[in-house]
Amino acid sequence: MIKKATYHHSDLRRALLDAALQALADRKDISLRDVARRAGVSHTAPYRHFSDKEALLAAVAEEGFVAFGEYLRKAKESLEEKPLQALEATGVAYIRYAIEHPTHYRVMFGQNLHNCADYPALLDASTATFEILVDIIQAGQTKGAIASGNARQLALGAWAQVHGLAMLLLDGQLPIGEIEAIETLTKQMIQSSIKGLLSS
Amino acid sequence: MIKKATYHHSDLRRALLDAALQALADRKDISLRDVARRAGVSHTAPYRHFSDKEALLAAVAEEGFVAFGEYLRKAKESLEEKPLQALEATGVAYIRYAIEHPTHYRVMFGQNLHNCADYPALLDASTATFEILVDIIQAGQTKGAIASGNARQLALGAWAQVHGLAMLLLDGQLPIGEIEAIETLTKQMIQSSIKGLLSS
DNA sequence: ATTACAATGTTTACACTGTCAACTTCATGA
DNA sequence: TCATGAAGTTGACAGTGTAAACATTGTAAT
Repeated sequence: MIKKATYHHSDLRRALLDAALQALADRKDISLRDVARRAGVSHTAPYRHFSDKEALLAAVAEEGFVAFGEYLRKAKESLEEKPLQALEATGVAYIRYAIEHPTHYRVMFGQNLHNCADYPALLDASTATFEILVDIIQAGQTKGAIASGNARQLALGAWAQVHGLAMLLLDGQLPIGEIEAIETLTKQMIQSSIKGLLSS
Repeated sequence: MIKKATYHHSDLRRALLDAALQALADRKDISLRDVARRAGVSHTAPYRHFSDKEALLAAVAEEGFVAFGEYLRKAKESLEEKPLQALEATGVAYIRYAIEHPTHYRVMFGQNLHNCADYPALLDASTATFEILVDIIQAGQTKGAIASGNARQLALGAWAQVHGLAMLLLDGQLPIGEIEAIETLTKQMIQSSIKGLLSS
């Protein structure tokens, strides 16, 4: 990717998304003008690609959700036949993603936008991710390993728990020490949660 | 409290806190100048009471935590001898507070500040609230109703779950329908969670 | 090849924001 | 009574989001 010194940027949209993520990682509060500056472009250029500052943020969040979904799907790969193990693996991957990509995670779940009715693509990406969890629960129910009941609702409980843990970790409300300690903590939490879901 | 038309406001600090909460309820993004306007005061008057915009937000959050703590303590009152019921009652109250005071809840747990190392009073109020939950878990362990283990860690799991649910509810990621439906959902979630904590 | 057009980027402008410095008003205790 | 400090105001400055008018360029039809 050679930097073209032409009037027209080769792929400004991409560059803006990257710059935005970078900026968000640096400060908490992002400035559209700063993003433009980082991309080496005038301060209103972003408006050719995003209708709003919020729209830019939403696009970043959407990308995050897509990557997140792939990350989770990969975690449960080859565990299709073992729903409980899949559940644990997915939970651990969830926390790991949040810690490895804190900036993305915060944009995805922060309250910056989330009038996400305005961003259907974002909403789709987000619900698609949730479906991954629902599928696991349903598989577990089919196999008789997980108690019957509204799968979506059970998934919600599991989701809420890892989401809550991730938030507390990222907000530094917990000592975010060594990654190993966090993962064992995560596993224990999920084990306990799974115990609550068992059918027996 | 009669509105004095004098130069000096009778209790501007109080008025600013109220105005800030009001403003936060209206828009998502708060403006210090708007808060001052609402309080009927010049745009720099707040600086006599708060060093920063963030400091004002922190003060609002702190008040929220204090009220939150009282709310939770009241919920488990008279259930000291029944830890499991106390746990459920506290969880339900947790969600109820979040729904009844969404603005406060968002300021408390939003990522607006949370460099809360700068606000020890806020940190104290927040950890004190967490201790309520830890106490319940410990009581349950003493009575043999809850599995042994690091009480703080078990409390964390429970906290994460209700916190996650509250966030998802407030962000509208779930259909926040009738309050009753939410409470039964909450109860089921907590029941499942409790089942995971049982000692048997 | 020319040229019109749409897409992309720039300049300028405006209202608004957080915060600092200098000023004014007022309540209070010596 | 009056000096002093606390509480509120005025004015200023740099930085922000965004709209409008303008400039540049790739592209597709002629």
